Amino acid sequence: MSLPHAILTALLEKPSSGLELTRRFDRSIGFFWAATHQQIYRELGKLEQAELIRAIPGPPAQGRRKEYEVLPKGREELAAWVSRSDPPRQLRDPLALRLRAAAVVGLGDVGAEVRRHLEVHAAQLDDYRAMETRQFPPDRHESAEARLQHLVLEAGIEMERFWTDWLRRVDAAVTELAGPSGSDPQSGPDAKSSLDPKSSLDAQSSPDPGRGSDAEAGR
Amino acid sequence: MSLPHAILTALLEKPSSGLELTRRFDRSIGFFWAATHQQIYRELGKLEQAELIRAIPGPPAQGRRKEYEVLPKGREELAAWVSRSDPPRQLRDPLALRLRAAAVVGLGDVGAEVRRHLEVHAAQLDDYRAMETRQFPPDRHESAEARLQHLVLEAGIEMERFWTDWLRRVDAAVTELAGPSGSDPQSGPDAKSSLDPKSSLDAQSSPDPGRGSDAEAGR
DNA sequence: GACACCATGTAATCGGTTACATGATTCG
DNA sequence: CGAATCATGTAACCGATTACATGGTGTC
Repeated sequence: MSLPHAILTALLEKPSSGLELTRRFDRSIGFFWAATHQQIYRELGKLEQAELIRAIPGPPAQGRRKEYEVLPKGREELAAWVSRSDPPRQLRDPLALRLRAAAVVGLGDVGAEVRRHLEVHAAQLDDYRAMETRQFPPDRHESAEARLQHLVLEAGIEMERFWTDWLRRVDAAVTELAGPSGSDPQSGPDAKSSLDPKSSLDAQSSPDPGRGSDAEAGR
Repeated sequence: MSLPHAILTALLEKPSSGLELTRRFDRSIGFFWAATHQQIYRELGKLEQAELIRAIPGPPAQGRRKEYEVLPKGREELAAWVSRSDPPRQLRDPLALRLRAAAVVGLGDVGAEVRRHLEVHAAQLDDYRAMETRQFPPDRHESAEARLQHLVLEAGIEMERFWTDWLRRVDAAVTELAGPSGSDPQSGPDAKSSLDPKSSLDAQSSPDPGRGSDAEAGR
């Protein structure tokens, strides 16, 4: 249930049409909750029906774009949502899966994929940093609003820094592994040397099923 | 299309029944791609139909659990997938949205939610660290397989470290903001002092629409 | 034989993604 | 006037989540 609230926030910051919203999502809010124009239009419709927002009756822009603004009820809903609670979303990262798969069936071409991701994340990091210097000049003390927005941007920056650092290390590792030993870019799918099923990452807990061991994951 | 390949990886590491797989997902692979038992059974069915895996004909466990193992075709599919490419998944984080919303409608109770997340991430971090010391003892040089698995675990550790660090800073900030000034736990939804729409995070690009400015996001 | 729980599933729903449709405006 | 682009949508699909169903096992 995050998308409608993202839209409410965006509309409170500045009343907009559907397309404007889409653009603004691409540029800032969407960094933490992406949305396509189809989703946005659909959600705008629902929000309007629920009377949380309304189309500004503006006379001239007829047959053209519709501007929406947030109604008091919408602001209340958003304020209530701010105090609500969601369990933290769990991470989903296919690249990590690829690496684990690569540990079993051979490296194949993961290196290329790793470098692709590295480029994307590095570019995003630059982007965020540019935003930061533009919008949050140093040593001038910030308003409450700016402070919060800055913290969110910092999350983006540190996240991307984490990714780029990690991906560089992964790149180094796969290059080294692919290079000297097998050099298997299209590894034949047969038995590998160092394959010891006992050392597999989660095999060690299975000997004693039913104990408290499994519950650790949920603690 | 990640779930089936996660399952193939898990089954190659060790043939298992549906329930065992579910447990192992909770404990290790699922850290990067969570799945419930319903998803897993459904996917096992599909994989079996596609003849990428098969139920081990094992005679004794009749009427009880079914153990699956990967067929050569499944291994090939996984090896091919390793070399495939997905664009990096985009981040989705409701908490970041909440903070941006809080910047507009008041802090409400975000503090509590921030601390809840902090606890969860701190616990996860401890878990990962424990896994690391257990499974990857230092200074013994690792096999290729272990090296890759270790890198994946490191990603988890650094990710959680990032979250805990950031959440602690956020907690400090919202405590400070909520404390001295308004102390508004249930902020009345009316005009705030430092609310300048011009300084809003993405409003600065709208004066000149259609320029190259929007394209920056995609570079 | 009642009860807890182990193990495997089915069905309904929901949010996100992709592909396609339609009218209106701008530009050559 | 025709083509490109802007702006707003509709429809189909797909993976993930939630709730419910069923039968078998082990235990008192």
